[in-house]
Amino acid sequence: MVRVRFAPSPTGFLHIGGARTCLFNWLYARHHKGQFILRIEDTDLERSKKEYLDEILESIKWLGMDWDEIFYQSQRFDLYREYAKKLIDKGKAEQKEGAVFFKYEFQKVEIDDLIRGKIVFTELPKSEEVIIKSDGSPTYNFCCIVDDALMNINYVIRGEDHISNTPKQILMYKALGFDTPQFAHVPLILSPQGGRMSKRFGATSIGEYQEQGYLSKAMVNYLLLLGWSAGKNREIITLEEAKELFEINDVNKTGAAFSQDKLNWVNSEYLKSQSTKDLTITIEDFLMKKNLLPSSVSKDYLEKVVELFKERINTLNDFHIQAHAFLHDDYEYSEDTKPILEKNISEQIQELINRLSTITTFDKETIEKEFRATAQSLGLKAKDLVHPARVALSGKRVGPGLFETMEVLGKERVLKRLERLVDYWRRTS
RNA sequence: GACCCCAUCGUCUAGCCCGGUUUAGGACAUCGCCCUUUCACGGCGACGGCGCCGGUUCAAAUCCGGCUGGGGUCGCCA
Repeated sequence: MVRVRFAPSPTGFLHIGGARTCLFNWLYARHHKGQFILRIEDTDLERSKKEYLDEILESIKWLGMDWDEIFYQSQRFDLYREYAKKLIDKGKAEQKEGAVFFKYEFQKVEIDDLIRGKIVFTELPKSEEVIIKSDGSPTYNFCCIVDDALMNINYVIRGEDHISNTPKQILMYKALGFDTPQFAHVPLILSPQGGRMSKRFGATSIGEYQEQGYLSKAMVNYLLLLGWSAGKNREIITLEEAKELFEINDVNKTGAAFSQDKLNWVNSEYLKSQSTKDLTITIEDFLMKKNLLPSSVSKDYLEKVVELFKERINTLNDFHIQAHAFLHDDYEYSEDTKPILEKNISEQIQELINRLSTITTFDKETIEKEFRATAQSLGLKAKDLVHPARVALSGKRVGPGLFETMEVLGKERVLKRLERLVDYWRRTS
């Protein structure tokens, strides 16, 4: 029975790298019908925070993963001390300066890594390692191996930053008479520039991506693409499908640079693949949670707006930004509309208002017909009327097709907004 | 500095294990064309890569070695 674990430390939020390690562990367990254990490494009482723990758990769930067991190292201190005592009794550790040190002799250590093959350490930098700190709390390397052994973890899948911890851990397993698990060190995720992930690189916590309006399925899909490939040139793949295909030895050895562009693309793919009805629910939830949805907006109306924008947004937040004028009446003319606003065609727009107000069926076909007829009678090209009209209706230079926009906005609002532009010209000229 | 890991388009990758089937495939980004009332979507196309040097071999992106480059670790943090 495969038993793997993900061992986050609640001293910070779940970030991209951790999420991906968690994902690979979960996938491996589920693929092999094994068990996935969560172990909270909260031995640093000072820095561990409940707030972080909650968000880590929340993020894991949000990404669609579940766990079979959960342990907290802070509740197991007696156990670690007991095993430290065993090492002392065996003469493999000693107490000094108030702490307990595991002592080991220089020897060759080999790791048979599932992803990298054989890794050989011919020397180690030290000959002792603190296992119980002078305040009585255990150190990471020690509880890690005691727990992995006691929890019957047989596959340790973790970031490659742990490779150099592995030899001393193996020495500890042996000293305690434990079997060593199989190791698989997954590559690190690099910053977009290829270097180390840093605080400077914006939103790195999973929660922040959720906040920005990335879909959990897209997030998982993108994370999957970093260091693993489903083959057959597949880019879009669900957790469920990945569960069938995932094998730990298919994971790459090379570090992968994070790409916001590709994440955006994956997210837009998921946005587009959702039915408008479902996407409307998603967007409604998103906006409500952020208190960005005016109560005047009905579900039916929102659905029509979503239909207009679903192909042109990358994130849910994009919807909020781009569709602003569809949800609120207090919009501004954006900076880039200046060139259009400079050409005062208030008389022509007034004529457009007059003619549109005669339409009884305010649907896009009828609107287009009347609109084009108006343009022609004014001796204007359609687009010379379209652009100012779009600015009038949405405050923006770009957006969905004008006639669809008008239909969704409705006659009353359209006329009011066109008049607003005419007023604007009267005031500024 | 010591130890360790890694090395295919700008980025993510397929191919590498089991050398010839590869004019090295796909995706993102970029650029161009088409569609078009704008943007986006979509369609078509372009650009662009096996880090370098040796070796093994009839044949190397694929095997071996070195170099270079990038990354990680050297905490009574995890």
